[in-house]
Amino acid sequence: MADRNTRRRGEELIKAIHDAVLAEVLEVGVGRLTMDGIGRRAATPRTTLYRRWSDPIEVLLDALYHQHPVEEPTTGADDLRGDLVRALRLMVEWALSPAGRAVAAILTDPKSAALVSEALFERVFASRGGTFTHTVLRHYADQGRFPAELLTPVVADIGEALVTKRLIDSGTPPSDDDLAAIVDQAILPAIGLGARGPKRPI
Amino acid sequence: MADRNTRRRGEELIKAIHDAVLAEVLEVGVGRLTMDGIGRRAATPRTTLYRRWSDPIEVLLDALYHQHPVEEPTTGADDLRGDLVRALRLMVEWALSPAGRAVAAILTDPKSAALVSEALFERVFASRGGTFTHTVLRHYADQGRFPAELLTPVVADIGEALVTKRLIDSGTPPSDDDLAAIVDQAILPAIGLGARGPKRPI
DNA sequence: GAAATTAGATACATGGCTGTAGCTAATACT
DNA sequence: AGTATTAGCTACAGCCATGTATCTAATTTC
Repeated sequence: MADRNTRRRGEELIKAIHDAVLAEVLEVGVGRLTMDGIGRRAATPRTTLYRRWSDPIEVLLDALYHQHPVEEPTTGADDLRGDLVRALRLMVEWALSPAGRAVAAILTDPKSAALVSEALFERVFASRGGTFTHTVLRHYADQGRFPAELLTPVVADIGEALVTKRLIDSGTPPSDDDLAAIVDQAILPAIGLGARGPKRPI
Repeated sequence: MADRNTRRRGEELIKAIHDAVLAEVLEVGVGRLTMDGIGRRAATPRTTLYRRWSDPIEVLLDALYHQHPVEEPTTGADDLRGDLVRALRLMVEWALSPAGRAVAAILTDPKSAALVSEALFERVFASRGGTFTHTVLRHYADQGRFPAELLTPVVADIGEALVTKRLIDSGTPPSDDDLAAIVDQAILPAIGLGARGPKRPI
């Protein structure tokens, strides 16, 4: 905390602290977050942290709240299957980012889960955990590419759910082929379109 | 630690400690587990814990390792749909149990996730996170009720994945109707059988 | 350039968990 | 009954995080 000739203030300092708390939570977990640890990593004394936040979890939630929003899935040139795969890939990228991992950690931590506000949940959690393929499916349903009544809440969740489970089970990020398998074998059948990809039964 | 006239030993004591660590992790989270806290809840001094385990996470993993296995899903009187719903209900029950919640907490905790042995993963994690509908689907595929080549790894995961996502998103346990919607709108279409239940599009 | 703001440094009492040690006493073993 | 185990109790030094207070100095604002 000594050998920096310039002194950070405002936005710049806060950004450094947000980065620090996200890095810290990846390393030690939510339950072992401390003001001390965050301060050490951000190279700022604890006193600076206490001026703005009252507790390590507040710092973490604030960091998540100020994350840049993820890219929105886009719909391309009438390519439902390709758009779905791309939407899932966006989701994977987010889930593997520090923010995505922090969200997973928070949701299973009793102390922090209780502190997640409605607003934060909307902005960071819900919108990312379940909106990727939905956007795409909505678009093609509106275009009449498949019966709109098949787009139920359950169906809108299939892709995200399978990607999540895959990440939990294996920890390794799914390849594009894996994502295509999810689209072909689970999503497309649910909206009444037969699968096109190859299948490897178990 | 005073007003117990009998003194626990061996199995009985260990059971009490296992119960204590599972209760503790539900309340404070993995990262805030302490030998002190576990001992307090089990009404035994820390020294007793140190005689067997070297740190709180060892206690937790040991507790999970000694959990009773969950009930296996059974296949009934040629009722694929009903068997699938029952399999998912078994999974919900397990996921909401102390052991199920502890598993979720462990998987997102950097320190403990690293300590999960292959054996424990097999016995407690993998077998529970992904085996419920698979058993049922395998049975009916063998009976020729649907094309066996449709039973891919992705398809075997659909039900469990959607239940997991639902538990993460809303925290509330799904009703039997919710489970039936998952079966009708996601699993059955994927194995080539049309849905039978009512649908509510979004 | 002077005043106001705010980061950085240091200190301190408090409290909790750690890991170990040594003792007492209940239970099991033979 | 006598012995071996092992739970329960107490104590202790060490470490780390907590909050708070106080001072300094860098940076912004006017």
